[in-house]
Amino acid sequence: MSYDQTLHAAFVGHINAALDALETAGTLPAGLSRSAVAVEPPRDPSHGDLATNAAMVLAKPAGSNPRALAEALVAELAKLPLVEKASIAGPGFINLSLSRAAWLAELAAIATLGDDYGRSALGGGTTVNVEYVSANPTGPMHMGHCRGAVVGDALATLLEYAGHKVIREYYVNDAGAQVQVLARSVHIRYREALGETVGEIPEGLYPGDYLVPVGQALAGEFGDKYAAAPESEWLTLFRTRAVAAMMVMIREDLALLGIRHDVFSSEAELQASGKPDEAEGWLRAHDLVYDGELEAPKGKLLDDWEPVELPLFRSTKFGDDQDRPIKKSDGSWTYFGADLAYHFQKAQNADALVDIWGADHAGTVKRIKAAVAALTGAKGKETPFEVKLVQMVALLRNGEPVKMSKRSGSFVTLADVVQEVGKDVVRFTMLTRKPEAQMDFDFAKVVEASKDNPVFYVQYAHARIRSTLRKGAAEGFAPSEAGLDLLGEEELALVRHAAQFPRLVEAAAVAREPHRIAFFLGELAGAFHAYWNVGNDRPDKRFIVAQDARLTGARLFLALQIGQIVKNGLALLGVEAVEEM
RNA sequence: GCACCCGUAGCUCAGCUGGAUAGAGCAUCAGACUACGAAUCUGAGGGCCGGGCGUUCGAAUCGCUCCGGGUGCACCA
Repeated sequence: MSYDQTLHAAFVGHINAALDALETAGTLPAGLSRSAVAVEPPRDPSHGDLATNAAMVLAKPAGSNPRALAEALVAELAKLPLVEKASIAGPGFINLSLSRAAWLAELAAIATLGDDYGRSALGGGTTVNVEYVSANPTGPMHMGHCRGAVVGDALATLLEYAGHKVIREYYVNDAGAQVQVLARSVHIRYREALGETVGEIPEGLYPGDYLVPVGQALAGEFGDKYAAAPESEWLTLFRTRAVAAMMVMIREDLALLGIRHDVFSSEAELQASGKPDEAEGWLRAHDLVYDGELEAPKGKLLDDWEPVELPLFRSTKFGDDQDRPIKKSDGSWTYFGADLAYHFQKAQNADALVDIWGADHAGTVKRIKAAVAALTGAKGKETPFEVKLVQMVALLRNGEPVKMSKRSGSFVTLADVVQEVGKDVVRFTMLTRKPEAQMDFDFAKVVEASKDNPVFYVQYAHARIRSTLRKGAAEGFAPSEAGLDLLGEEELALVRHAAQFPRLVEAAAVAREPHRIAFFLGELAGAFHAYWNVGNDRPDKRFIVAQDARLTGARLFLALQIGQIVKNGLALLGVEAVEEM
């Protein structure tokens, strides 16, 4: 059995085959697009196990009416051995009730596929480049970077699981003004390391003492060679060394979250390689870059505003509000000018691009999308490109905002938070909200051991399952398929729930929304705990029924597979499935 | 002024590329609780899905418009 033959996938195939049969019979015109045909479980379980809107969607283009089409389709589908009942409901829904055997077979399929149950071939091996984090290399990671890091990483894993090749990429902004400031800040620490009294770090430079060791290393290597030298002699060197040191630190911080990128792309190298110049040349040749006057900023008055002529990219041609400069008046590249070339470079090695950005960069989405459309569209096929905006996280402690001061450099670092609450808690919590919604992160609440805390609740479900299996083993019971026929309606409901996982993976991957996995796990855990609680009052509903080895084996088998799904889902989120709490 | 995001139960949020009677947790109310892991459980009430118009067999979902909140608007990244 291969992973694309789960129950749901099989029925998508069955319904397509039924439609083919109708085409052959002449009931349905050939060649209609089936992209709108959905196969999904009905919201109301009393309607059956699966429903399809095929008749409603195809009736119009077929020039038929939904009812007639549905009847023909039902006649086909009723022939399937696993279909117990096929009926027409409402405006033309087709509801299918599947036999017990279908769900028991699916339960067995989970066991067979194990970690691969849910894996999909949907992506068809196409390559998606996911760029995330890309924090400025000017200091350690702080909580402002955390959500994008987790969302990007979980998305990358999800896309892999859904059949894509994934490139996890980090763009190192090592060419702009920020890293020059970094270099100057390091120079002060360098002089300090040489014994000079530097006093307070001047306003506008980075005061954090994480730069102290960088200064010390430079002092050790170069002595006082650059202590009194003019900036032009040391700036590039110090910048390079400082950025390298910062990147080591950032990688360590990311590793704490279990994040590792495949590719780190340097903006400085990109510029040195002439890529932005190439892009500019091409764009000029196609009249997409011209020398023009920058519009005055709207909505706020600037005293020192002066009209200036700059090379502008015609982003308005692609839906932006105004044309954007690709170079500054001193001739150097703007961030956008380089970024545009960078995205073109990424597009050459991938079939689709995804960027994860902080919401504070929302204003620049249009221009970069315009640039990708311009640069990749000219070759006939525009590279699909999405920017996912991640909203800021408010840090709280028992409901009180955690104070942070940027000026003093006292921000809450990612490392501190991971150390306090743990990697799994940070990762899961960041995925319990859709990314574009703001969220609170309360140190007290995220570690709470209660039902209100989804992190705990999901892990507890897994731990409880493992614990039950251990207990069963201690009493001489092992999971077994032998007695699966003994499972009742409540147990099958659990199987139906868990069996949604493959479908959910695909939907989440297509939507690029890993948080859906987290919500699914919360619901599955809830269903499991609810089933468990039935056993509190009714010993015959417990997993371990000492006097009935066959039933116990079957129940433990069920538990084992539910645990497998929880584990698979957690793996997508990068969260460990624990054996005990 | 413009752009983007958000607006769903008292609160925090889901709602699966438009589907059948809009869901969950918390809070509230009424009950249960000597335990395979009670790190609780069962049930109830609670909604013009911000308003309006439109597209559609069908709208919380798509389009237009208004209202309300957030964010961003030179060569900064």
